[in-house]
Amino acid sequence: MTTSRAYHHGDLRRAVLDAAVAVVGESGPSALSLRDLARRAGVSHAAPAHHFGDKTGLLTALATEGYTLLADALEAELRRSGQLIEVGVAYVQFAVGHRAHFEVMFRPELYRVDDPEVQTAQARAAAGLSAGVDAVRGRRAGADPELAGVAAWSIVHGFATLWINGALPPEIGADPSAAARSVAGLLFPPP
Amino acid sequence: MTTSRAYHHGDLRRAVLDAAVAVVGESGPSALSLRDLARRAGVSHAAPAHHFGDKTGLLTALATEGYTLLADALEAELRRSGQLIEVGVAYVQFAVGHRAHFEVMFRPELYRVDDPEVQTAQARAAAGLSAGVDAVRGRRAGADPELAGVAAWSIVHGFATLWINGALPPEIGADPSAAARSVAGLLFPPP
DNA sequence: TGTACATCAGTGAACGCGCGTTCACTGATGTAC
DNA sequence: TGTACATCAGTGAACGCGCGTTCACTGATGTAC
Repeated sequence: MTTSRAYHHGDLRRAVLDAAVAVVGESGPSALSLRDLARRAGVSHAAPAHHFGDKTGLLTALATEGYTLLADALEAELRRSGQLIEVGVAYVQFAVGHRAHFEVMFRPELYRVDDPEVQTAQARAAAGLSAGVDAVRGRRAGADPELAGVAAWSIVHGFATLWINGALPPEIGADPSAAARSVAGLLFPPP
Repeated sequence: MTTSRAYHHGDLRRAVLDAAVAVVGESGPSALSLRDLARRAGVSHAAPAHHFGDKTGLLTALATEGYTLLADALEAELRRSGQLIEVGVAYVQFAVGHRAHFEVMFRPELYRVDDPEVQTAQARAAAGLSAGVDAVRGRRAGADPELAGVAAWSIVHGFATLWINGALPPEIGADPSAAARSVAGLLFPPP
């Protein structure tokens, strides 16, 4: 962290996004204000508009970044293990490790869902997930793969959401990845 | 709908809660404002404070009502069918039919989680859910019932959330109950 | 190597707005006698 | 049945605040020659 007050920030766009992640993580998206983010970035209150246009633009950028990070994580795990359960665990890890992104991503009223960049990133993440489901195809004879995909997505998404909200009972333990692996294992029992 | 402008509203508390449900359902909890709700209820802007104290009080009341309605629904289904899957379907039906309540309930930063009324209602709903899990105990030999409960909760919660956000693929169909029954059936296959 | 100029990033003052909350008040209702 | 009074619900004016957005500007950077 440099305190030199150069006229040009260097990477204000990044700094504002980081500040937004911090605020959303602490107090939820309702607490977001461009002026506050500018303050946190040590910059005049009108500066963020330069990079994002308006508040919705900032949230759209945050959602895009979130879907991109998620797609990266799912694709990496798919290459690594090729196991649906591990891809599901990666989904939960992403959600827990990037709760601010995750929260915004699934609140479409906050951003421009028709933004082409966000749609591209969304499609990549969806493809990663269904590739994981394809990897398990046939393991449950007769199960519609489409349905299996929705079930897999539902269980990891629900688990992640409940975990983040602190709604799960303490018996589940402190390690979200291990707990998610056990839970997902009930849906798709390992061979 | 009566247009008689009596000085006393009759049931302003109810009217404000209903207005809040409408606003949250349309635009999410960030869009809530006491003044707007007062306007919708046709009452002066300071009137709601009489019933809820402040904005957080209103949201706490909404969450309490939500957990109570959910507990009622789960208990009723448990009495009716005694089937875990059907209790899960009732959970999804509640979420889809009361999306405003559902959304607030699982956003604890919005209300007073330590409010005794909300905690009582929460406990009732949790009890309904785990009674449903008990009903299926033993069906998966060796499965920890605690873990099975979390898995059941995760899959219906995730499904409901994704459904509400319109994130699921169109192939899933238009009937959330039927789709939820199929999905939950993959986790706990019917006998 | 030096100079002119275009482009870009950030400033700071100003605007109008809706909000939550407070407060003394007034109208309506219900209850005790 | 009637009257006095306490309680309750809603009013409306006022406050101070933080917000998003606009706009003419200025300082910094990079590029062409």
